[in-house]
Amino acid sequence: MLELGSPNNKDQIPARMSDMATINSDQELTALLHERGQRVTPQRLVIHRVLRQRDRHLTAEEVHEAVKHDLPSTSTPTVYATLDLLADLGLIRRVDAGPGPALYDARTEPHHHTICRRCGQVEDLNTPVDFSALYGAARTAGFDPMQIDVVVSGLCANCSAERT
Amino acid sequence: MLELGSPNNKDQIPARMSDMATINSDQELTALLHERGQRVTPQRLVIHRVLRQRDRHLTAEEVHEAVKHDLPSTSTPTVYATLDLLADLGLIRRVDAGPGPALYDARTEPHHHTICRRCGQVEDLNTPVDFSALYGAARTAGFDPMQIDVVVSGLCANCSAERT
DNA sequence: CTGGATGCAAACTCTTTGCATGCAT
DNA sequence: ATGCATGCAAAGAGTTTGCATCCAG
Repeated sequence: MLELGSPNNKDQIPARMSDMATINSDQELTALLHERGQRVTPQRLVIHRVLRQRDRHLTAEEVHEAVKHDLPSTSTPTVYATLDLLADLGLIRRVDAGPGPALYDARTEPHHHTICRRCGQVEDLNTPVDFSALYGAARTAGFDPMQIDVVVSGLCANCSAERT
Repeated sequence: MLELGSPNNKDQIPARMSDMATINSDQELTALLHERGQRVTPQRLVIHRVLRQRDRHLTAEEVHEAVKHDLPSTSTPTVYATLDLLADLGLIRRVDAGPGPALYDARTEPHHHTICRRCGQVEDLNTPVDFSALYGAARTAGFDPMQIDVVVSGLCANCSAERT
């Protein structure tokens, strides 16, 4: 326990920042998986399709529910493994926004998130932010940055109003 | 299950951004807890002291271990409840950096974090970033921002080297 | 004294593992 | 044919809950 740090010790090579790709069809996904030496399975296609078709951020469990509609035998470990794979390949983003389950998002273009501390609601923020100094500082420290995640936490409009 | 969003449904009123305070002694913490109508207990003092005295980010379990040295009977739920309380009061920061346990940090002044995707190591980045546009966008959406967390994920110097 | 804080044990949520089978290449 | 992906069941990590006792105000 407390094995400090083994969040991703698969031998999967994570995506470079430049690998971030927006996928809009099963064909594109198929091509990309092949390019990266990954197998194309019905589960992978359906899971990515679910994320493309929904416009909100989904938990692994929500993905699982939706996927079972098309592919009823799909298992929980497959959903997690596939979400991990797609995130490592840069084809989806994993959003860690505080307590509770991780969220997954097919929008790979840079954007940020707000999370409400009371109700947990997560929303997108599309405002661009200049991170060049931050990337520079990371690289100076020998760190090879792949992705940057910004979470603005606070109170959403509803919860803010309820609080008087 | 999947009760979408109840990360913090205590009636604790979260800190305003301006409430962020750097505490350097038990006296200061005592005064601040009193000011905010909170009780001062030995557990709360020791838990905050542990976070002040260590220079890295600590998990709840690491805090618990350290606290037991001074206050052997301290329980796990108390550690979690106290870390939550201190974070809600703006006296410590909770850092959610991907999978694995949450980290807690006595440094409340704005700073950012890098997390290595392979080994999970978390480090500080002190480079300032201009978030005014982001805050503006959040407020325009009716969101009341309290804190902003930036996580740069990628490969740390060691893991980057090992990968060839 | 009185309500919030604590300790204990157990439950709960989210995610991963081990192993046998199946299917993409 | 080969070996990675899948499904199943079970275990694991991290955190929370319920309830009785305790102590700060």
